Amino acid sequence: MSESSPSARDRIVAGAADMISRRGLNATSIRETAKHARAPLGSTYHYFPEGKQQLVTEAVRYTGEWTARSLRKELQAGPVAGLQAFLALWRKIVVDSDFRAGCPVLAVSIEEPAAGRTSAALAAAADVFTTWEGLLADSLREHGAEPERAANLATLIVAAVEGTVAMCRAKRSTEPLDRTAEQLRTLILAAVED
Amino acid sequence: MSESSPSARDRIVAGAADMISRRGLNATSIRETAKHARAPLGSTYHYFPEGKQQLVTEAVRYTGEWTARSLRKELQAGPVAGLQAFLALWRKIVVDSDFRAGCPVLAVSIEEPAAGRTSAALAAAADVFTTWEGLLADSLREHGAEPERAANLATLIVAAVEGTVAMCRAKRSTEPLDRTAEQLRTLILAAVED
DNA sequence: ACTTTGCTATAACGATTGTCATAGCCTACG
DNA sequence: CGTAGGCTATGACAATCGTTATAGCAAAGT
Repeated sequence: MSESSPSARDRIVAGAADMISRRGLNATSIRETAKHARAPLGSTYHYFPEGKQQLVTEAVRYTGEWTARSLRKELQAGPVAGLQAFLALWRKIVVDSDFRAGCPVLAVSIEEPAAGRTSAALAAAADVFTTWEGLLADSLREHGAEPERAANLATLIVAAVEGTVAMCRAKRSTEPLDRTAEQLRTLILAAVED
Repeated sequence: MSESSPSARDRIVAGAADMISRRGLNATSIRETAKHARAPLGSTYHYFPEGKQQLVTEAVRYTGEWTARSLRKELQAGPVAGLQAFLALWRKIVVDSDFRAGCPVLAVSIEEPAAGRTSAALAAAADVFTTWEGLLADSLREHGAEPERAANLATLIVAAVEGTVAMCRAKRSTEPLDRTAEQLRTLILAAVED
């Protein structure tokens, strides 16, 4: 099983993102992320000297960039195509995991930082959301949507997709995804042909 | 018969819901919920002999019913008024907690049950979402929306609100809530006057 | 050949977790 | 009065957490 493997560091980050998306932030331990990536525990603190906070922050950014890349590519075919790809991406994660995985960015967003300290991971999550919104809003504007409406709709899309993925997990069904997909599609169509 | 103040049992449930909405499911410990409710740890296992699973399930149902009550009442003034109340309810939680609290139902939905066991708490979360969707869909239909469109829109509203609350926490801003509010409002108006 | 550098291995620390057991209080009912 | 039962108090259990320390390895630079 030793293919041209990505570096151990990258395996740890990707594995952490996956585990956070399933069990949440606090239930994801450094020990298990290391084991999951077949890396020793000692290495984890070698690669991430600031500890869990740093690892989580990088996992959030990793997911954000991975998703943004797909979004950017598919949006070239227009905002509706971008939405479909965005939805398909999360649907695949939900279905392939048998309704056990979701979005790690959302998971990090809803767990309060331990002490009064501000969390770097939370700030990274905010950045990811803003990036996704920006990509969608730009595409909507390029296709004729009014600027303010484009921004509002982009926020709605990101929020709705995040919420829908969580609902699919609770219900163990993709029906919520189908329903919001239909609504969001007609919304985009109405916004670009004003 | 201390009926004047809520019973210790109810205090524990309400406190657990609050703590879950801030720190997430796994970071909420039985010991701290007991302390937060000024109840002894021993009592918690007296009231909830099935342990954490039972307490969490009741906390989810408690939040679900509390919210459904408010939703049912405000929907009597129409679906737009119901939406505004729904949004205002969550906005208050987010703002009053200085962006540290959110929805405990969402928090439970995104943390995988420990082992392969199915989680009663997750099933309760699914029920809560379905209840909220049903209330909204009924109101939309009563005001002239097409049945299928009403169901789809109700799902979108619940998902969007849940996602938006999480985004507000990450960004430490209520702007996402304002944006989705505007979009959802016009969506409802379009659906009831077909 | 010697040292530096990047990574691994192993063990330990204090703290906290869910859960359970046991003994005690305190009120209410017979 | 006495006794039963709902609730409290206390402490223990095995496990796991994040983190740190220390010693070791292999290759690369000099």
